[in-house]
Amino acid sequence: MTDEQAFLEDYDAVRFPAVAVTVDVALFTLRAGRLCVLLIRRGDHPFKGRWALPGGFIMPGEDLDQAAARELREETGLVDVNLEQLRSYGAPKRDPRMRVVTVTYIAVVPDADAPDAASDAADARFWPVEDLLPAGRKVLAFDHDKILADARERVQAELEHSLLAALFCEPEFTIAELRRVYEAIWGVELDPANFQRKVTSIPGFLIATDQQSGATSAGGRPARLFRLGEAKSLQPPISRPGK
Amino acid sequence: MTDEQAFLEDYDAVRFPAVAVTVDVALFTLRAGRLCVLLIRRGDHPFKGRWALPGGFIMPGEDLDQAAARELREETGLVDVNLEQLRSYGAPKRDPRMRVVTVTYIAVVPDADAPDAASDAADARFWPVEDLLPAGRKVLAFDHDKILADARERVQAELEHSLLAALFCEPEFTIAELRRVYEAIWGVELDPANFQRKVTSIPGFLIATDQQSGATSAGGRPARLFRLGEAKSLQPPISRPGK
DNA sequence: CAAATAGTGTCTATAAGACATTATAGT
DNA sequence: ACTATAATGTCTTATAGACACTATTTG
Repeated sequence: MTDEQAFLEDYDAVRFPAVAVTVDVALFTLRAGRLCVLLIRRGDHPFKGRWALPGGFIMPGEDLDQAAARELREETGLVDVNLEQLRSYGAPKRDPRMRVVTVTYIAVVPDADAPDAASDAADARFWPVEDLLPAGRKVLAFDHDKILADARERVQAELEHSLLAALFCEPEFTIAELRRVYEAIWGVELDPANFQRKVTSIPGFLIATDQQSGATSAGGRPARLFRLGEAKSLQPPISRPGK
Repeated sequence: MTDEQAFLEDYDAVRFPAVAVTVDVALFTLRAGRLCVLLIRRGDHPFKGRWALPGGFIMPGEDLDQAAARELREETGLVDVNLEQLRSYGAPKRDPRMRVVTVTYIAVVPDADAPDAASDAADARFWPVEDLLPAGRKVLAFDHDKILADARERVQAELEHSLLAALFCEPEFTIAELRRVYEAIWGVELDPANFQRKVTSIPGFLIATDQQSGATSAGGRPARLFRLGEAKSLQPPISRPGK
């Protein structure tokens, strides 16, 4: 018997604490100018009837990212959604049943993709994040209030230097649509003229198409449509006012 | 039997995949102008003899942050070290023995605190990060190369807008010492004059004491000593050149 | 004295914000 | 024509970087 074989036998006997690992996903979209997140109403105890982030156990043979993608697909039917790990939560009593460590993810889809995701039943829908985060009051199941608050903070921070904002838009979008993403998530008003000059000057961020946006009922000059460029980050960043 | 009691009984029977959860800590310090990280030489299989980040299983009743603090204390004797979660890694085969998900942390200490940490034996010491991250080559045990690379990237990014740099310094430090932290971790040279003006103008960052640094063998005017202020982040940030 | 480091002042190029102006649509 | 939105231009102010200059130490 080799050293390694001996070790592997020993190791089976090691008493490591029984822990379950789950992934939870905060899926965001922009709806009516408000940042919204997908929640599932729990049908079982604990927290029966309460709203919670979608998620579930990781399976043998799948990586954490794959588990998050699978859970999102199972709960919403969405595929090819950009997922990004937020952080992990593992307070001993965060699940009353047993020790559960959850690895959380952030996902973003355009509003148009979102309805399919949540249309199947009354127990899955998008909620305005603002309404779910009243200071100090617990609203969601488990520690999902904290996770949601952290997720929103991360999204707000990432707008400054990542391409995340564009994921809230259709593949082709106008600069005004992009600006409304920033305005909704940061809760500020941005000068349209300065915003336009800023984003168009960031190398690799936006690629102008020869298309124009359809006319809106409000009138006004049609806007050019842009696609996402090849940049991986915003250099220089779009700085958040008043922060 | 209530609904909830029934559920709890059912739940014991649920077959969730057997997973172990560990915490790993990347403890950084600055030594001879180089960013260094604490590694432990593994005495057992797998990866016997290879260097790895310190870490271990989480215990029942302790939160993830507490587990990281405990592991750091057990391996180095250090207490009251600022720990920050990096992210989690859970590829199915990252540990050949079984499914292990690790939650990783970043810690930072001044050089003066570091020797105690690693002085106990030949199998715990600080290594220059630069020497451990040759492009594409695997050096450390498990997936710790990837973890270390991600940790360094996070540290580099956090210098821009957090107070992290000051944690590499003693409680009272000179602006030149602070500047050398930035220079070492970013791998750049910064203009001393502009750096001085920049950091002293960030509100809440530095508090001037009435002390002066001791004289160095090289001569030169003694520098004022500063303490960390009450700010939680750098506003405006210290921007990284050429990035 | 020279050399080295700390700290201040100054100039310039660049970027950000306020806001005017032009362009093109709907009603 | 009037209003609404898109896009560009202009002006002012703030900031970053280069670098000269002064201050205070060691050898």
